[in-house]
Amino acid sequence: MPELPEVETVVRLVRPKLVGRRIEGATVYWPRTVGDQGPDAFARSIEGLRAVRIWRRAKYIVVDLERRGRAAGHLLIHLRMTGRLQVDPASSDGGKYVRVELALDRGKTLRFIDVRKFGRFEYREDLTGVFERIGPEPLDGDLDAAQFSRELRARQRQLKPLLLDQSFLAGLGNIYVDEALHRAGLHPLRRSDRVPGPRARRLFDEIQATLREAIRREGSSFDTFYRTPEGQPGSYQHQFRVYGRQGRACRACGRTVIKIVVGQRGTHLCTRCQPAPRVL
DNA sequence: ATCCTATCCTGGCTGC
DNA sequence: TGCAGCCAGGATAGGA
Repeated sequence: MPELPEVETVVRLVRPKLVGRRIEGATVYWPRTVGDQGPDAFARSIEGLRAVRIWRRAKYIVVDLERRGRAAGHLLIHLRMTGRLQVDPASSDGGKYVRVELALDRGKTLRFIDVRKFGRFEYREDLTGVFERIGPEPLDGDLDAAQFSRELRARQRQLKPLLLDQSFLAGLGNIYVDEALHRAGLHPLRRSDRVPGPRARRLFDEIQATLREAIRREGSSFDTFYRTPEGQPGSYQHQFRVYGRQGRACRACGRTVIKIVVGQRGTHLCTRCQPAPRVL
């Protein structure tokens, strides 16, 4: 599922194809995708605008728009489970899951494709409040290992749900939380305030290492969903230590990887590398 | 403060 | 082969 590394990959690969393009028109095939504004207002809002920048915050993609050189709002995009964003020749076939399509100049089209329809592709005049409840970026120097350790101590929550909480730390999802916890030797049910400082700092380092490596490999593709905007799968799934490896040997110690449910989320771990806390 | 449940969706899987 | 039923999963809202 698209998490920080996948979203970052999409932004990087779409950027050269989208920046500088003018939006000639919009077609909405699934109204909910464009949010409360509705398809007609959405189309009127963005027609004639030019995409001048594309960037990522948490798992959101933002496209800055201008009209005649003046700021004119943003596209606010979230891929959720199965969303894809790609710039194609206008003549190509986007398939049956295209939810929003923007006609661009120079014979191109920007497509938002989303099998499960959870994704969003909205227009916002401004971004006030949008990232109000989003926590620090793990790779942007927003915080260091020592600060992260203090933040862990300030909460009394299980590590897995805490790391999934976007208001605590931005960008992690089910895959990279499981991977980072295994690399740090921490059980997903451990309480955040009971992790010793050095181990907490190591967790931060492992989160960063996991994300950086995954970006380098253009994300993870283990099912039919996530693909880069070029249509290629990422390759980080080959590096998974625990995610989806239940019943197979832990790469570090050989014990069988198990899958449990934590906060209604499938959770993969090795009970030797990640010993259970005394108090559950 | 923290946890739990429901909601939004559909392809793919299991079991009969 | 067909079909019903279940499941995953990011974010959010509402209730405990």
